[in-house]
Amino acid sequence: MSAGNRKKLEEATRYDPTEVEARIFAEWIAGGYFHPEATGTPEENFSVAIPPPNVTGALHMGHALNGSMQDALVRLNRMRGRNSLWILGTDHAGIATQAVVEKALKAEGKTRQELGREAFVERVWEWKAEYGSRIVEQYKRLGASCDYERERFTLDSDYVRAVYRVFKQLYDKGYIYRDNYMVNWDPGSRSAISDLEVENREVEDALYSIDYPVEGSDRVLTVATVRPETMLADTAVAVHPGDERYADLVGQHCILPLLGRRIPVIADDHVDAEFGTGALKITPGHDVNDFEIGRKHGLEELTVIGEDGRMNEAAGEYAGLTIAAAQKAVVEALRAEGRLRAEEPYTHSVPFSHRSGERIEPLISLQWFCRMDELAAPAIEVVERDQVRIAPGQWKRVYLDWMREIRPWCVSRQLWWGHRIPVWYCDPCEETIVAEQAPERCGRCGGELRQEEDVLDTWFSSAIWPFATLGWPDETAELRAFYPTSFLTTAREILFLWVARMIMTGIEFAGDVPFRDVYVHSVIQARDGRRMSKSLGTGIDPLEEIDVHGADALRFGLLAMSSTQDVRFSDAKVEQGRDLANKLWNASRLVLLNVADGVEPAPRPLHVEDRWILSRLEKTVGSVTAKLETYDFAHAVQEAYSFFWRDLCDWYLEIVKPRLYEGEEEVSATLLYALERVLGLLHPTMPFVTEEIWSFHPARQGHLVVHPFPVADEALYDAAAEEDVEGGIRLTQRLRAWRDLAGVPAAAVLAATTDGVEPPGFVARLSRFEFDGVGSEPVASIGPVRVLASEQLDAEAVAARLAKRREELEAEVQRGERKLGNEGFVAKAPAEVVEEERGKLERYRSELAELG
RNA sequence: GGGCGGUUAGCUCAGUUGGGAGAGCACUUCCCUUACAAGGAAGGGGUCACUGGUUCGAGCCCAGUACCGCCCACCA
Repeated sequence: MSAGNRKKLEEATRYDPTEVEARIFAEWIAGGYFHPEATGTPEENFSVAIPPPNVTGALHMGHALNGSMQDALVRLNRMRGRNSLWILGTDHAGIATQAVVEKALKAEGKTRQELGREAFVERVWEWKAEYGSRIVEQYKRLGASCDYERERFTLDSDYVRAVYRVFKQLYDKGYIYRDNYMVNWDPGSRSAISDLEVENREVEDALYSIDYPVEGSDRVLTVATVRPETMLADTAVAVHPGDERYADLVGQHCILPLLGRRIPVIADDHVDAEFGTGALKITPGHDVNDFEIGRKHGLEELTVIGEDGRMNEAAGEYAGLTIAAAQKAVVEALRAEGRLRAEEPYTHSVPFSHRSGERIEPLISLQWFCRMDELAAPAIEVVERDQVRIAPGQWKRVYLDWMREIRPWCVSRQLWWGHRIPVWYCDPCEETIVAEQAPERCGRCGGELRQEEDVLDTWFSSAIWPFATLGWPDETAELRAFYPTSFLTTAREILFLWVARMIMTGIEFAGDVPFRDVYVHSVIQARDGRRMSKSLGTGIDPLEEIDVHGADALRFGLLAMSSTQDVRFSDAKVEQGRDLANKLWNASRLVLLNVADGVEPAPRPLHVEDRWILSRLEKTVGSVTAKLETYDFAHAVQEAYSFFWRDLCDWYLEIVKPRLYEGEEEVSATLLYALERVLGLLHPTMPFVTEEIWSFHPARQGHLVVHPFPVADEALYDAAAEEDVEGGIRLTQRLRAWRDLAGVPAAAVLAATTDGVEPPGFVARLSRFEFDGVGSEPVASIGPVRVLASEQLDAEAVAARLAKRREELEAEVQRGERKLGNEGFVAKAPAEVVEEERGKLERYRSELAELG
């Protein structure tokens, strides 16, 4: 080791991530390790497509967890020598980004309408150029080994080409169509949104009962509604076909209060005769169910609420009012007419826009839709057949259940920022042209063309992410080398929005599933168990955690706390990671500063403890690797932690210190070997600290990031050594505990003998005993050790200690006797279990006998 | 309304095929022993939500109950 390195190691008694991380990351980038060549086959290679974060986004805990998992597997496979590509990019995030820029405009006192479409979109691009790389920089802070040279954006020109190709092909197949249909209208973003972007919330409303007089009779039909203002668009009253109370009224007409319009009484199964009066007002223009019923019965579809969320012309005297004001006015008018029978509080769930947070207004609107049945069928099949494996298992069922009931997807959005739908209209001859590139003129009449104003749902473009990022529709080297990707980690909230759609488009357009494995990870909640959310103020900033504790600490912590169920964010786990990084650093200092010069790392066991640590090391390598491969990250990192801290540091290093200080070559070689393997094993999860320590390792040739990942060497497994050393450890612990309870001063060395069975050599030193038998009468037995009386022993304390031990043993003997006295147990339990129980009882009895 | 998951130490969570309840943090006592005080040693602490059942034996399997959380859903 160079003098400079030696000095650095000697002086730094703590690991300081702040200085290390930026420097190491720059070395990785400079080495080009994250930018694989597009050679080989997908089977030989390893690839992962990052769930593209929003360009407007900042790294949140979900990204950090997701990224830690993906990076662990990408790094593991890269170290195994596989061509490993982690595709990086960002999503244009239509509504979110448009909202951010509109807000900025508002601060300048402008609106997008004033700017006009072209200037506005230009403005969004400027915004993107300035702020859009923020989240990519934040992924670097995490240590994510993405290919930063292949960064993609869903509005890149090549990507747009892929989106248009997909749209056109789906249109040509007849899957994509335009229709007047009921959509979820979001008055906040002034756009339609898909079913998946709607969230239902419990809301307390008033339920109004309104009398609709029956034409030519003095009877009334009383209907219940939470939206009295929509009665202006009522076109029928429905009752259940089997409802005898109203059977004679079906086919007759009601007179709509306030307006005096004649509306028919119809019968439909959808009506629940048990609810309220069993009569339902039908408003096809403003209610999803009523819309369906209306279409079934051929009812007129009236619209009284506009896209601006206000009453429109058709609302007559109510035109221009907000919905709330109109509701109030309608209720007052009904009351005045004596038609309002009741008003009672009513709690029910109401759709809200996931994006703008505003209450959804169901409206009939001319939109583009994509039929899903044909696309879904093969996507169901591949999951049923485990050609795409979804883990944990319950999510496979959730996926299948949803896919089997999939409904048409509204893909158009009334926004400016996004993929403008590649459809052109010719107004004179009413021709509609769908094309991948803008046509010059109308092919039929040669007239001027006008492009569709709407853009596509953001998820339409992310649905093709795994292959569009690799260059599709061109046949690129990247596609050949890296598609299908190897696996996908995701939060369950985008299982339908994104994962399902990628599977459908992958099969349809790229000829194969987009990934073989989907791992649905848990959700990290806020410390108090609430959802982590910006709006609730419950978010925890991963970058702050990195600033304070280091990226490795956060990564370890997140992996350690993740499991199959949702968990609360645990500061303690991040601190555990921080402590582990520090412990790695310090244990490495001990080894690197004290090993004999010129020794090559190699297993060179001399004593039983060497065989023990090598056996434990190799088994840990095998077990941790298996856990990483099966996405059991939490147990993987905790097992590595436990081996390193407990076995290697607490015991092995303490046992071999004297040999190390003497400059023994064998132990030096063994320690360098163990260190090299531990660094490799932990690198996928804690890349920075392991790379930094590796830079001081005498065997270093190149960076750890491409160092071969350790493979468990079964030849070093040694059950006998494990048993011997673990026996010695237990004995040491018992001796120490005895000393503690007997009040022996910590520094005192006690005299003792052993009863023939010599414990491993380290026991005496680590427990501060001398087993040379010099002393007087034995005063206590601890396993094979007879403690001899000496002036350092307080007779009373020893007696008290012995009494306590006797009590413990008597309880154990009783327990054993009770169990073995149970005839059922002896007769039916497996023989080995019974044998084990007998052995234990035997040992307790003999120890008790020794105590007298 | 349907489905899924949870209830284990003070806190956050593990617990493989049913055979003496674990980790990290926190707590108590001792130790600044030249890798690390972000450390070391030794401890205390649990009717595994509740009620039944199966079994020689249940945190684990079965049935039910109570709370908590999530997802899906077109009953006004």
